[in-house]
Amino acid sequence: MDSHAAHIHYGHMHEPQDINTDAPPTLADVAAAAGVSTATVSRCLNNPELVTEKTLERVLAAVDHLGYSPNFSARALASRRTNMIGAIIPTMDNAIFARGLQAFQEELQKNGCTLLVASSSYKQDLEEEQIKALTARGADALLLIGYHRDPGIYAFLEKRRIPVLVAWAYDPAKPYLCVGFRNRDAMKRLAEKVLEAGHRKLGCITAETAANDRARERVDGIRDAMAAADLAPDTLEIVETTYSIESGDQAFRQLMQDTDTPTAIMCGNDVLAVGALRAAADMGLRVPEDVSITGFDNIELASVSPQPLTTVHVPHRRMGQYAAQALMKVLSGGDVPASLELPADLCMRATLAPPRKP
Amino acid sequence: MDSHAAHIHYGHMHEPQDINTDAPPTLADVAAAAGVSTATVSRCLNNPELVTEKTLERVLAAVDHLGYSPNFSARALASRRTNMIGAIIPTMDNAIFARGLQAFQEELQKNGCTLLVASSSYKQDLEEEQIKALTARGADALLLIGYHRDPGIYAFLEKRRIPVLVAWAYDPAKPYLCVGFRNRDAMKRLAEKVLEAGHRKLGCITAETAANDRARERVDGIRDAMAAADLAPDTLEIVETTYSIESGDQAFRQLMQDTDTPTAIMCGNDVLAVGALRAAADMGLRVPEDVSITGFDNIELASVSPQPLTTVHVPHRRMGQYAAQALMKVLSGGDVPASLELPADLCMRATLAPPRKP
DNA sequence: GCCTCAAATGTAAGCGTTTACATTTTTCAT
DNA sequence: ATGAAAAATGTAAACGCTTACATTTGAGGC
Repeated sequence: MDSHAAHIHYGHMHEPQDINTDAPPTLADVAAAAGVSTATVSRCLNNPELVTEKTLERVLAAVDHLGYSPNFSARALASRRTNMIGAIIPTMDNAIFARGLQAFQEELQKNGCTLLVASSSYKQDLEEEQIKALTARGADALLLIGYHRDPGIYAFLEKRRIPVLVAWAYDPAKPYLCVGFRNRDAMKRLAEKVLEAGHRKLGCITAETAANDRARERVDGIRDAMAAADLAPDTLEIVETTYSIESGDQAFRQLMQDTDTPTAIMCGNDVLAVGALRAAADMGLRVPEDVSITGFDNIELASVSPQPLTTVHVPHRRMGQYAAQALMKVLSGGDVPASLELPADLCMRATLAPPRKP
Repeated sequence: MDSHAAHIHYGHMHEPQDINTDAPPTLADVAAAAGVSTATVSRCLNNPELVTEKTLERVLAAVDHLGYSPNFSARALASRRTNMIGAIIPTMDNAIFARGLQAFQEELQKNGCTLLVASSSYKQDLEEEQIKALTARGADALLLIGYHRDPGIYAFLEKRRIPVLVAWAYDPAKPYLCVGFRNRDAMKRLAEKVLEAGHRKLGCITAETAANDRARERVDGIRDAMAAADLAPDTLEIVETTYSIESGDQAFRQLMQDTDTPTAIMCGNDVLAVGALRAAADMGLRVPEDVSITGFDNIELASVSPQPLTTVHVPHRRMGQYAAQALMKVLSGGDVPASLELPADLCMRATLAPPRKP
């Protein structure tokens, strides 16, 4: 059975010196070794159905023997496709994006695509820069977080025909493919629970809202619930701060230093909430007896903090996974995938209770 | 002063139809617009010092006018350099790698390089696959975690002349560029503290050691300290498990179910330790009065868990940053950077105390 | 066997850069 | 002014692949 393998002659017999050269083998080397043209080798690799079983076998043997692996730059140049997908996230330091990105990457991998990563540090101008940088690098498509960005940048992407998917937000009114949930609605539902518990004076610790529509929407969700309960909007005391436990701690102290302090503090994310929890403990305030605190995201932190945090569960991994699937579908040119709304369910745990009677 | 700008004629006057074509402009377009050769344009972009101020200005104006941005695939093909650096980490789900990667990426960005990410899920064969995949993609250099891998893969990388940097470990005896700390020594120091506190029966919860030299080294560190204190090696009860809070929880219960249970449980990382902490609370065991628990990594989790965790601080961000700097230096062809040992200091907090007297 | 048509393969022109090398222009000592 | 050397620019050949188109091969109906 091996006999006809011996008929394959690898390399040119008249050019013995190019055996074992240190440059990696090229398509042409494989073609020569298999005794076919480069076009056929290319076909074997990319469209095997266009090729006889016999040649396929022979070519694959040569590929194997030579240890050939295609040069992606050349492939990209010729096919005008890089098979690289870019993701621009605020920061990987934030567990929610790290988790989502991990799922995104796993899914891309299954489809032979590679993940190109850049981060914007929650800065709008930096994000624009990164979008330009990754498209310049040839990213075939882009994963972006939230809707908020300059219309010019959307125009730029459209003109370049770069498919884009917005994640961590869902708004069917917007003309972009997206996967996520309704931040505003989710926070409104949580705020309703807070109001139902009897709280009338609320505080809010939020990430900076300037370039962050998710944060903004969550604050608006609280306002919606308050309005529905006929509470004056200015009853809501808001502190805007950066993303860290320490910031949450500081912000909590700031909210609690005045007279007539809020009886419930709603935080824009779990990290801030855990900071608030820490500050409360440090100030000798019991949660939820003396003050209620809520979070958002349901990261691991939320389940092991001193009191299990009442928060909103966000399906980070599913978002990352669907994002990859949708983008792959767009690139394959098939039918356009639909935007997907995922549920963001309340996690009622231990840090919300009725306010102390005065 | 503007007058001579008017002398620049953009585009060929005899080819009016190629204005506003949808394909992005190429080097040749810029060259034509500026009235120079493509070589000159290329020089303006890559080696401006080789070009007259006047032409530079003219070319840059054309670049600007046309909105030209170089095609990276073509550039990579011609220059045999992709300016992409690959990182293969176990998982971004793990905060320590997410943090390190974030710093790594920030530093790369400063140097005009892009980050290519893949994850191995702590599986050796998957890691090999990813190494091959990223090199095939043309990664100019690679960031790898820990030393443990098949010698064949090191040979492969050497043959391909792909610079590699090992992070999260430091072993001057190994022939690879690295940045990290001595896992074994750090854990040994922590174990010494545990023994000094009077513990004689230790337990250990570790991540799977098969393909994870960091985990293995940490366990060995405990053994070292025990040996130095003349304790029989089999006094150490070890449970090996996967990386998650829940696993830490389970493992703790397992260790504590026998008679003659350990008085101190040393965990291979903070996540497992937090799980142990949770299990202890659930079982009605007070920490550290009834049992001591230690972690490793000093992630945020460790400072906000019910009891502040005694652990080892690992400088994740500095590792990521130095890794990028070192790799950039290697690629620039200058002097070879040195491996860097970073300190891993003990964080003595609230979960370690002397054992209860029996 | 012959012809037609489809399947398989080959040929060669790109893809958009970089970079030796060749050529032209400038500088400057004479 | 002149010539040599240096600086600036141009020419054109890679880089390694894909793919439209041309050519060859083979199958099947007659």
